[in-house]
Amino acid sequence: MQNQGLLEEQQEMPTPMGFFSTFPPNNNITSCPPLGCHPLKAFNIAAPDHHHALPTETLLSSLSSPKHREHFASDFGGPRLLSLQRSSANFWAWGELNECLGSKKNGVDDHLGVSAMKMKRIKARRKVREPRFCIKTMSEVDVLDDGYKWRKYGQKVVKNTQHPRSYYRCTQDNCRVKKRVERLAEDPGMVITTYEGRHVHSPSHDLDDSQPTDSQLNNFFW
DNA sequence: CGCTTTTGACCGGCGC
DNA sequence: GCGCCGGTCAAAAGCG
Repeated sequence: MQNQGLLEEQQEMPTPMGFFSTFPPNNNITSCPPLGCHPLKAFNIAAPDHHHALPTETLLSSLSSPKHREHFASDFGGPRLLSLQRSSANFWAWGELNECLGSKKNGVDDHLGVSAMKMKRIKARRKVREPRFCIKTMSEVDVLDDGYKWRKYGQKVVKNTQHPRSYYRCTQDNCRVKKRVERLAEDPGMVITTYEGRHVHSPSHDLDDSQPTDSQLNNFFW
C-alpha cells in the first residue's frame, strides 16, 4: 500500500517539520499562535492534497477547548486561512500528528522529565525526534510573543542567508522546548519561527488568570 | 546581583 | 578520513 511506503519514508526523514502558516490581521505578531494549545490539532490530517488549507471556522470547530476556540476566533476572525504544507519534508510532522490525535497519550512523553544534566549526552544520541512546526509571520519584530518565556542560547549565520538564525530555549525548568527564529532571505519582512518539542507547562501569561484545567494542561503539551 | 544576550569554540552528522 | 555546516555550550559582557 501507499501508506506502508509513506511510513517507511517517515522513519528515514531526518527533519520532522510541519509548516504552519498564519495570516494574522494587521501583521500583529502578538496575535499569532501557538498559545499553549496544540495548533496542529486544527488541521485535517487525512487530507490527501499537498497543501491543505482550511477555513478558520473549520479549524476552530476542531479545537478541543472552548477557551482556545474563543481565543483563536478572536485572533483569526474573518476569512483567513491556516495551512499545513504537506511535502516530503513534512511527512514526519504529519505522522506525529496522527499519533498525537489518534492516541491520547498517557500524560507525559518519554523525554519529559529528563534532567538538564543529561542533556548534553542525550542530545547527540537520541534518535527521538521532537515534533516541529513552523510559523511564518510578517513582522518587523523577530521574536513572537507566544505566551512563553524564552532564553536565547545561540545565534548563527546559516549558509546562503543574509540574516542570522537565533536559537531560543524555554526558560521553564524541565521544559525542553526550543525555537529558532530567522528571516526569509527572499522576503526580509517575513519571520520564520520553528518550534521544536512540547511545553510541559502553561504559558507564562495564560489566556486567563485561573489555574489551568486538566484538558487545558493536555493541550499545553503542544 | 541575578538574569539575559553575545559570540567564539566546540561537537556531531553528513556528504564526498 | 576530511571538511563543511548546523546546533549547542559556556564564559564574558550587558542590563535592569
